[in-house]
Amino acid sequence: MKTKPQRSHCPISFALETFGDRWSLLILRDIIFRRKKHYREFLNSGEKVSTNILADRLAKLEVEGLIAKADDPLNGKQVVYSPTKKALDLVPMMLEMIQWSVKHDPSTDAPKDLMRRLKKNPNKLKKEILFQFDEGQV
Amino acid sequence: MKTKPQRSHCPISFALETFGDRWSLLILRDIIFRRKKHYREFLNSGEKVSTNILADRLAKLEVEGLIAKADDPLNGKQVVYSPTKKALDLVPMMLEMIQWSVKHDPSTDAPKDLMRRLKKNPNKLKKEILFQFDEGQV
DNA sequence: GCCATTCACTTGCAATTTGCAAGTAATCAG
DNA sequence: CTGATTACTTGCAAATTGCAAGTGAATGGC
Repeated sequence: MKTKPQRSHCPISFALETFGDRWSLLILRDIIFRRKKHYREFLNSGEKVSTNILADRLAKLEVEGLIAKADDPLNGKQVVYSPTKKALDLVPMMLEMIQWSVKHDPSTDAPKDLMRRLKKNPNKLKKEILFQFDEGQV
Repeated sequence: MKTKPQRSHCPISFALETFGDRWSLLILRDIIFRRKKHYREFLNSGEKVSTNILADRLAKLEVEGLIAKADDPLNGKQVVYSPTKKALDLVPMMLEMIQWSVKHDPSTDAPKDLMRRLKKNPNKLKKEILFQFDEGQV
């Protein structure tokens, strides 16, 4: 996989180059917020990625150090994807993004419970999300 | 311009559909953080958008209600672009994005002063940014 | 051991989107 | 009136995407 030259060293641009396409952040959402681990699960998420694009994005996210890939020791044909610390560091940004969308999308289906916890105590929510991944961290 | 059907009502997906391409957020960065107003200024920003893409993205951002377009009353050949409230509501997300990039991009060139102010008092910084646009708000 | 199924991908190709270069219309300054 | 500037548009080649079908390894049932 060829790595493109950076367009600039602006932090917004850096972020866009790392995960600023139509699919990468959805995969990270699946991994972080929906606790998905397997290729098949990503394929079946609501937005219907096509399989070649999914394979490509997973490879890129791995190269960027956002996800780690491992063979499932219990099941030789399953591959397990997990978020790295670098990916988990995106949680605050993703929560702000969610808040923005909830405010501006009249037909949002953001989970009510998540929004309630986010409103009540954002730091606690962030810690709870991170806590789920505390073992085997890359 | 044809509006695409929403892929899902997930808030992350909604955000990506609104500004999740390689250029929209850079235009908003120019407008909000660099106080740019004119087509020519956007063209000249560090990442070198091509002119047809820029025209397309400005049109889309206007349709999405993120920017407003106005003829400059003082200069008939200039068009002035300004952020709407909906765009300014992205400031918290963009600041989190900046923090993430600064943490993970060793060659970041994020303005030191901005980072200092962000670290010291994020709410104050947000207010100061919004204050600059307080007049003529759409 | 054999066959069907499941899983994680690849491959081929058409359609859409992008990027570059050149062109156009309106305004303005002298 | 002329030449420069601004905000775009147009044409086309190249890259990216999306869809459908295929591959190969591992597993489960018999």
